[in-house]
Amino acid sequence: MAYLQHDVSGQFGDVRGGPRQLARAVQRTFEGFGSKASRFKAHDVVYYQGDEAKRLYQLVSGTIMLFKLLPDGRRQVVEMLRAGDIFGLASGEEYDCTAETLTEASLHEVNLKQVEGSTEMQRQLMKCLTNQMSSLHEHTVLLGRKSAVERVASFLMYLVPNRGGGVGCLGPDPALAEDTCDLQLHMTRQEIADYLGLTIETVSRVVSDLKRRGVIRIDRADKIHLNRVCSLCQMTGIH
Amino acid sequence: MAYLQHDVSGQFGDVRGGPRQLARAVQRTFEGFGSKASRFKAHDVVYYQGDEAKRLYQLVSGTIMLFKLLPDGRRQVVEMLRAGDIFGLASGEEYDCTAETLTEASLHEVNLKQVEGSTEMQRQLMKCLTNQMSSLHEHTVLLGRKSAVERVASFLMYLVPNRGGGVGCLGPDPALAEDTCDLQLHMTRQEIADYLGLTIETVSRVVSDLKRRGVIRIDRADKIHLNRVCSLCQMTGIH
DNA sequence: CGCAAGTTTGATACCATTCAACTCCGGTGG
DNA sequence: CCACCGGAGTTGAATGGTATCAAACTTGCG
Repeated sequence: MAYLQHDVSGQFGDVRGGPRQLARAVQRTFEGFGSKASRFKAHDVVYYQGDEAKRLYQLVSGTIMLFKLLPDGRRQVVEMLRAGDIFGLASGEEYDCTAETLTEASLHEVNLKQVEGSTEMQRQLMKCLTNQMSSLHEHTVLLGRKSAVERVASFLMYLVPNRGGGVGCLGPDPALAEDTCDLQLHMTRQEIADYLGLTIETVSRVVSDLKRRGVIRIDRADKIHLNRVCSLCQMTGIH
Repeated sequence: MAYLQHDVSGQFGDVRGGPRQLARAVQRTFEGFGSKASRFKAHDVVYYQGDEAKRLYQLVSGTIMLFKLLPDGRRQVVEMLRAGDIFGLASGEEYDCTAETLTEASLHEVNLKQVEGSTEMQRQLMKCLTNQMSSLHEHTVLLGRKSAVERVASFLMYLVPNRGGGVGCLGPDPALAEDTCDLQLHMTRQEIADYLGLTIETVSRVVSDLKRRGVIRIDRADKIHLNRVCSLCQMTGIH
């Protein structure tokens, strides 16, 4: 792992809000407070499930996934993180998930001790955790109760800026809202499948079906154009 | 809702550790700090999904479930809470889940303002949230990747004191560990199904099958005796 | 006793998985 | 330049696990 001193504060501007249920400003929680900046390439592991949990991280830019493995190799991606999100909290001595980058990513990292000493950090950290908890709840519903089509539709809507596929959906009013959107997934079909609790084939089939129905257009495997955002939103199970 | 002044501090003794991955002491986080005690009957709603989120709660004794509903009636129980757990945090203005008691329950409740003013409270709150987050991760794996049998087995193990069906499992050594256990579920088959992402019939079938195989004995629908804890543990998918 | 709610069991249907073959694409080297 | 290769993705056919629908059973209680 390379720890580069690198000024990343300006990159918060990249975030265009959104994928959480409610748009929220990205918190610079860990900036200052003696945090250390670090940078990772795509597909790097920040830490492994089982590693000693001694650091806390905040994602500054890029995307990271947290996943867990079962002994027989089954994998479940439990969280998809983006700018502002916190990770690395552990209830025991060890991390309960592996953290792996999907894209280039820059982080702020702090010692657990530092957090315990700072009221301000704790205050902001709580806000981040609350948001992530809410996302986890939403994802729990997806995994427990949604069909394959609903899962993929929810996933795509989750990537639409200022939508979140959920409560804040603007509804089918083409006059007010842009009804098309370009998405860059940064994920393989396998990663999507492991996130949605499906197999790679099922994800592929659903995506092909959405294409056949004219809801989306596939430019490259990981570049998808949404022709009709509202139609897609109707398929999430939330309406 | 009835807010009774009631001293419940002694009831922490009821908790025999356990259902989290790692045994942990129950935190009296909200005791003092100007918190108000309240008490609920079984099957009471503490708040509804969509209610204005103005209070934070800590469960002192009893069991509470948090669930979300899809518009067509599908329900997913997203968290099962027990003594020490915190609930009521919301990323927006409204609660994202409904909180309903499974048993009689006593709570401590505080205003959000009070929490923001207390460093000590925030510190302890973070510890609680970390534990709950870890449980959510575990449950995500269950919903995304486990079979019906594995889900039910995991659920039952989750109720075994000092086990948690997980990392802390003592392994198949009948000499060291008690290999039987009596469980009181406090949940209907429907609630279990909605927690495990299954149907009521599937839960019933799996339970009947475990009985047929001699792994469990059913005393009443919600009173289950585990004949062979280790065998059950082997069925969770964790081994 | 007889109802009502919860649970169990059976028959069948269907959705997602599994296994296998094929396509597509980018990179490499003859 | 193009043949070849490997990895990722797509598609097809068959299977199987869980859902669905329906009926019978159990339990508690007025």
